[in-house]
Amino acid sequence: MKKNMSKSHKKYHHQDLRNTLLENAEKLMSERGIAGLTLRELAERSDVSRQAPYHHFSSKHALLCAVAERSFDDLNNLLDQAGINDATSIQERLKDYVIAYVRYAAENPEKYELMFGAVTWRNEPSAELTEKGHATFRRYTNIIRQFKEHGDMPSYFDETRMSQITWATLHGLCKLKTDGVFVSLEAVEEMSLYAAEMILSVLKGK
Amino acid sequence: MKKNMSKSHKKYHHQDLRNTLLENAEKLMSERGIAGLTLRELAERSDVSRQAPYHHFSSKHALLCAVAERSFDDLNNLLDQAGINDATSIQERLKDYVIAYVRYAAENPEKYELMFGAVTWRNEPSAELTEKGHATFRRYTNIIRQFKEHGDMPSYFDETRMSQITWATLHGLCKLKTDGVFVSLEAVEEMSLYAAEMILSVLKGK
DNA sequence: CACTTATTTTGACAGTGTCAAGATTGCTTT
DNA sequence: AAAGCAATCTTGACACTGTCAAAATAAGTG
Repeated sequence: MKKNMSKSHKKYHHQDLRNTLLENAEKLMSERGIAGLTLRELAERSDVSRQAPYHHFSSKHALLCAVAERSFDDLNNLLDQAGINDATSIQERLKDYVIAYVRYAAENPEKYELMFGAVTWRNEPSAELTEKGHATFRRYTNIIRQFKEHGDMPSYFDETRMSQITWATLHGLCKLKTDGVFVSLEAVEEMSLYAAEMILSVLKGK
Repeated sequence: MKKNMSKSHKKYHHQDLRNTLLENAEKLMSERGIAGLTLRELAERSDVSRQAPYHHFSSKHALLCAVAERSFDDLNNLLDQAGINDATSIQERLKDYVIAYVRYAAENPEKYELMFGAVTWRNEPSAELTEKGHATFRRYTNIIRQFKEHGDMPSYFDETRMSQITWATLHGLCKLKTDGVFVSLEAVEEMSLYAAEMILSVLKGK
């Protein structure tokens, strides 16, 4: 009887430590940055011993991958919402994707870092993670493809390459913002609009 | 008289530890990755005690910044060489910049990470570092400006924004490669060419 | 020579991820 | 309800990290 267990909880340990850990990890990350996320402090915050997290995640890396997967789900849902209005034009849908994408990254720099950063992708990323990453990109490719199908794209443009490059533009903007090279949020948002215009301009052909 | 000092060196300690440390740091980084670079191992490799590096760099972060500055010098020299042939067209000069830039990043992922990554830019980057980073970007802006001066760019395009966005494309490609999202080097090189074409296409206007 | 300064070393400390082994709790089968 | 079992959590320990403090050494200067 060490802690004050006034409530009736503490059945085993508030049931799902896993989710608690993930949520606290996100909070800790946004406070201290991704490098400042410590397993020990995470455990402490979750009112659990140092080693408890290891029963749910085989390593710190696995924990980070799990956070990334969660973030992918968030972003993908967000992107689906952004493009849900089928009445709007393809052009608008592209813009919506761009805006939602860049904004998510700008508002959640640490999460974005995990989603498309070296920490996860260079250390045997899990199959689920890579799949969800590809799913995010696939949503973009689908939009680009629609341009081609509607004849709004020069035929000599390779659809895949075109998607990769223009998406790289978004990713580049996000990275410059999240890594602290660009600091002004307003400027980045403006750039993202500008980028959307550029992409549309390219798709129209010369 | 511990080590075999066959040579006449060992006057103080091979004179400039600073450069030795920087060189060994680059080697270590390319072997173990930027996270695997350890001050202690670096010191050991340089035949020096644990604490010796601190007389030349106030912290590990300062060391990393110094490595980044060095890399900027390398890249900037490289870019100058790429565009040195004034006989070629502006279009060719842009292509050369793109190719040289992406190739440098792809071949030196850890260095590029330090040059335009969170580690350096989010922890009070030194004035020299930010200056050299801007210098790299300035070389790009200068090329874009020439397009405008030659009337090869729609007047309603903002020169700065245009530079930022198209350069973000390059940066995005580099990051996707160095972070391990894209794996094939050939594909990335092909994309960089494609990106150059896209940029030229945009600059021509519709 | 002595003296000052620059450079390198050794000792120590708090903090990290994680292995190994033990303790606790809840569920299931009898 | 009792016993057994598997899931879950804890404590102890280890090697490793960056870096502070203080001592030792070498170089340069008068």
